Amino acid sequence: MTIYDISEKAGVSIATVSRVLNGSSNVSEKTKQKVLDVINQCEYTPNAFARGLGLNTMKTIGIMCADSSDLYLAKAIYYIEQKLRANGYDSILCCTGYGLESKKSCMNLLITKKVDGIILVGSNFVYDKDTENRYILDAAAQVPVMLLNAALEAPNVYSILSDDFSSVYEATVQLIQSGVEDILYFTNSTSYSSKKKMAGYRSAMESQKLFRNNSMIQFYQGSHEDIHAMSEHLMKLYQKGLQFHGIIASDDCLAMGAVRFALNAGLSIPRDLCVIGYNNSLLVHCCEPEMSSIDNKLETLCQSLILTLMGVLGGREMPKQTVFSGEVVHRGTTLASSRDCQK
Amino acid sequence: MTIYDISEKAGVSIATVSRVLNGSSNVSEKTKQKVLDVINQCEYTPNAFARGLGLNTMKTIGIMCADSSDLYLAKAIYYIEQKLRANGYDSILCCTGYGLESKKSCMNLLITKKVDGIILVGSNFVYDKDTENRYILDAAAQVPVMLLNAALEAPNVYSILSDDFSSVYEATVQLIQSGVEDILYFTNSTSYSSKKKMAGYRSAMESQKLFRNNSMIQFYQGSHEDIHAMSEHLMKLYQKGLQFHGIIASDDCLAMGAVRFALNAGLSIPRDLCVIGYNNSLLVHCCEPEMSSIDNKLETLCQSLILTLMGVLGGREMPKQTVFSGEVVHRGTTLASSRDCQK
DNA sequence: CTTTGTCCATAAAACCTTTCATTTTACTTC
DNA sequence: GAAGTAAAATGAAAGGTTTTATGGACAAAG
Repeated sequence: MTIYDISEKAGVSIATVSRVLNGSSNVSEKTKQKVLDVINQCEYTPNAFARGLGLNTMKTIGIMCADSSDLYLAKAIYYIEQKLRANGYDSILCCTGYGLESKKSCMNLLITKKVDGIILVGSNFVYDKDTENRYILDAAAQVPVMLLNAALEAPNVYSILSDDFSSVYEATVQLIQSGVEDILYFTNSTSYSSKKKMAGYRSAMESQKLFRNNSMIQFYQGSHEDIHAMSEHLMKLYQKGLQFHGIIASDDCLAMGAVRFALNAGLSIPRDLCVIGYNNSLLVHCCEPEMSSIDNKLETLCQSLILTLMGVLGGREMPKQTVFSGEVVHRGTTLASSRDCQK
Repeated sequence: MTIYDISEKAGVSIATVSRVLNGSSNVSEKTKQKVLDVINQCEYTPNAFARGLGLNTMKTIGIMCADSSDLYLAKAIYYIEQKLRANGYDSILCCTGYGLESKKSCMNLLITKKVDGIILVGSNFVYDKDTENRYILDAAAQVPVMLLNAALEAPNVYSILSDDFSSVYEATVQLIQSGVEDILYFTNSTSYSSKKKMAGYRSAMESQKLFRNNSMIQFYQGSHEDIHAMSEHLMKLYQKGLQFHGIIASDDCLAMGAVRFALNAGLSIPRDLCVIGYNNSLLVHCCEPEMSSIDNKLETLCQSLILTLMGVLGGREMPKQTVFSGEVVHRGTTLASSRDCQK
């Protein structure tokens, strides 16, 4: 069943049918109805491939993320997919893993598939060296590239991110003000946003002359979900005699590792140890006491990202970088002043 | 840059170029090399839309799931996407939500986009009434439909699932054998697999003459992630005087609600209350003691699903239904006999 | 030297839609 | 009634690939 069949049955030309299906300008109401009737009756749907060929688009956006099963990334993907579809686009998902080569190949795949834009979900797509970001620029030469939680200045690349530096800075200062001075930063990543977070921590500590040495920044290198290993990492430090009464983690899961460490070490939270996570995810409700965490307004970010993308695709001028501020949400794992106490 | 340009530059016909790019049968080695050289040199990539039009496929699979941010579904999507791409397919993701209408419209969208197959991730796509499953049959008339964690007997529909009935039956029996007799079943869903799980629980309880009445099966109706509300649900029962010393939940998150309830009620786990979750997700490591849970071998299921789908697409005869058995993993929230103790 | 068969390259058709330039129709106005 | 204009409808080309039927070249065999 092609547009020819329809045009024949309706007694009009294919051009008319096409115009009924699309812009429908310059077609009389009578003809339009007749054509629509035939289309409904025959249950005709235009061939998407031919349509793509004619229009040079299939209204598809490529979504890349390292690991769609990650709690935070999964939520981002959910928001993005929903909002894309609400705008008439749908999305090809590519889970790239964390290696550069695999990212490149996914990128090429999406370009080859002729997507209208590419969204990089998560900060681990932007590297330090310009040469390693080459693949993003190459892609951006073809289609707009959107970065969520990362920033890169380049033509046709748009960055939407939360102000991780300030959020962590603020969280650190609040922790200090609550009386905790030896605060560890606990991370497992050197991604763009991780570095910003870390800088926020360090800056806050240094501003209060509390940053002693680099051992206060702890890198965990194991599996992303292995809470035991995270806990063990901290336990080793503790047993070596490193002093700390606060931990700011780059991620709720790591913070959960810290909570577990406290349990294993017999430390009471928040009396002996305060913990602040990041992302304000489901996990914050899963421990006792409940976890303080930084909320970076993921849905707002995604909303803004889609808005920007739609603007760009519509040919409008759009801001190259959009930054939102986050919020420190205090719960049971910190000694929050009463005014900050939130559920 | 089209296939014409390449053919001209290489001094061959377009058909030859096409054959080099695809089957490459009946092309002399010399010609092949020459064509490949030109292609590389010009950085030519075939136009995907034209290719789709010619071949009537773009090697794309539609993935539908209610909520890709759900811990379990997100993992499933991750596995599926990875394995699809390893097989040369990529995937369009649609998050449908839990309503029937939205599922239908996503389904139509995918069909219109001419995907080669559709994967329904999660058991909530199959309904009780045949009329409500109509949309699946309609889709299956066009492309193969794969069900993960659900079953439906219909032409061109393939079901891959774990034996939820037996897993829960076994878990229940084990709990009973450990000395816990008043066991609640806690669920938030009436999906296909939820019903199977519930039936497993009920059958086990009845076989031991321990099923007293329907209040032992508790439906939680709130948000999927609201652990507090889940806990509250149980608290109300407890305060009403309902007796229970074990809870089997249809989901780790609900089980987490049960753990929190125990905390709030001052009950000690596992002494006063035993809890078994489902999915063996990240959450099991997030509470103290760690949560016993049922592992339904998600990766195995996904692997098998892709294998089956690839078989079907390759025109081979494939089993309409594939069932794997799950495993009860005992941790701290149950009084496991020592032999069952696992990490 | 001719014939037969194999291997490979070629031209043309098929896939289906969009869109531009053009023609036809309908309507208004003098 | 003719001319001019705006709206509606049409025809044909373009978009780029795959594939089939056809034809040509070359090698081996008679």
